[in-house]
Amino acid sequence: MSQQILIVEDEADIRELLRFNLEREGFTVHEAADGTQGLALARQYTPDLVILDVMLPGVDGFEVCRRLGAQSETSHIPVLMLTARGEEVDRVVGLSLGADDYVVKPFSVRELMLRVKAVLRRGGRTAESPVLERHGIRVRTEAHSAEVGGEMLNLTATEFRLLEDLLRHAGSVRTREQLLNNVWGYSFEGYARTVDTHVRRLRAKLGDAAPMLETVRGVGYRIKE
Amino acid sequence: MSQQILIVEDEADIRELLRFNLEREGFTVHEAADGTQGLALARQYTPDLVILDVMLPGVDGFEVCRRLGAQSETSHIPVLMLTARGEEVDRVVGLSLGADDYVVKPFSVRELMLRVKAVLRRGGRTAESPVLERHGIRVRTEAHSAEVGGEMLNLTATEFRLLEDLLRHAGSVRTREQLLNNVWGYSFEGYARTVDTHVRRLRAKLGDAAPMLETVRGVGYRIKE
DNA sequence: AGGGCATGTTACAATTGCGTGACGAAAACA
DNA sequence: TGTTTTCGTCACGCAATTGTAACATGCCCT
Repeated sequence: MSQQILIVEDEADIRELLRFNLEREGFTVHEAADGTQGLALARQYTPDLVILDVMLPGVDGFEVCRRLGAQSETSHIPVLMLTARGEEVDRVVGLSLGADDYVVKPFSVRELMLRVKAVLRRGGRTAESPVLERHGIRVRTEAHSAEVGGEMLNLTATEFRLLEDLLRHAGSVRTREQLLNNVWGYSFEGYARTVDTHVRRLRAKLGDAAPMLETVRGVGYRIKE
Repeated sequence: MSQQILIVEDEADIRELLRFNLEREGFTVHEAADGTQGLALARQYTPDLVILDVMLPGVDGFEVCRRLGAQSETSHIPVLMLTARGEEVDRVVGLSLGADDYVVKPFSVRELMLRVKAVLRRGGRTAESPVLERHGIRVRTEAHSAEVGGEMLNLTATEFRLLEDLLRHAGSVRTREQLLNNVWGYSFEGYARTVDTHVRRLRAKLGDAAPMLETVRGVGYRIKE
């Protein structure tokens, strides 16, 4: 039995794009054009993953996300959010409501496919709470919260995603380019040193744990192994 | 050897734009103005990536894409599709025929470059091992860290790349020419003995393992087999 | 043994890369 | 609407890195 994926997205061409690629990878695909229909299909098929656009007519993405979580207390359905740039708030709320990952539009098809597989691999139906921790820096992706040694950090959306990416690749150097792609998205047309500034702001908030975020001169940044 | 990219695009100014930017990034570029010519050049050069416009006179983009896939069953050539807005159908069909990503025209040059690199990184035919080791010298390319007998080395970016190259070709002699090309890049116009200086600096940091980095008089350097 | 090259060694100046603080614009919020 | 927060960019200064030159040493051949 192949794995089932539900797409909730109002733009037909994006639905098509996703369907073709997911089916090519061997998934069974269901489509919904709005939130209400999405919830209905989710109930009907209990898919292994829901790809969910934030901007939806009627019941919007994060409302769908919330109700998905409520409707099946026992079995958590992984959610991959699609969000346009500048929808930081939606994204944040979405993640705190149980989304497992998100991709910024316009996305690369390859990238999306990789994330789909990653989410399915790490969670599936028996998703453990994705908590990233290293050196007392703890990030709870679902709760969208970060703490250092028990002390809560007040991070902005960008800072959070930056920390999340670095922590997820702890021990490996992340180049500015990689960070720009993953944190800012492909369509970001900006200066690479923007990363530096955010690293600096992040360090300031990390307090004692700041030295764990190393600079690798001429390459990028990393969280110590 | 630099990576080769084939552009199949009928508009000359777009070809020029792409060529200029790709060559600046160190790629070797081939151009075709229509599908037939594109297929011919693909056969001739077996490029690492094809950038393919959907709208082409004669044999159109997705036909080219299909034939590309058919012609080389063994080695899949990554395809990046260029599609104008409103060509949604073409996009979908193209992707289902084996394209690896797409960019919507009018595209941002920066974004295109990022996607080119992303596609090449993933589908690269050079599946390089992430960990290189010889004689207790261990290099983790992803982490960008090097150690000798468990002891971390504090290498500069250039030293790291040098060690990586030597280690990757352990047992073979690397000429200064080769090292300059691989470590410094093709655009480096400098003195060959710059290599010597860096070898010395590297040796100093290698400590006990320094003798493993041999000089081959009149030829170059190598890591002992 | 000695000459001629190739490489090792050292020092230095120019360049590059990064941290830092400040600023204006845009977005979020009330 | 006005206020606050966040974001991206910039300019400056310091320090690490880098390429080169000049000199020293070692190797190979006759």
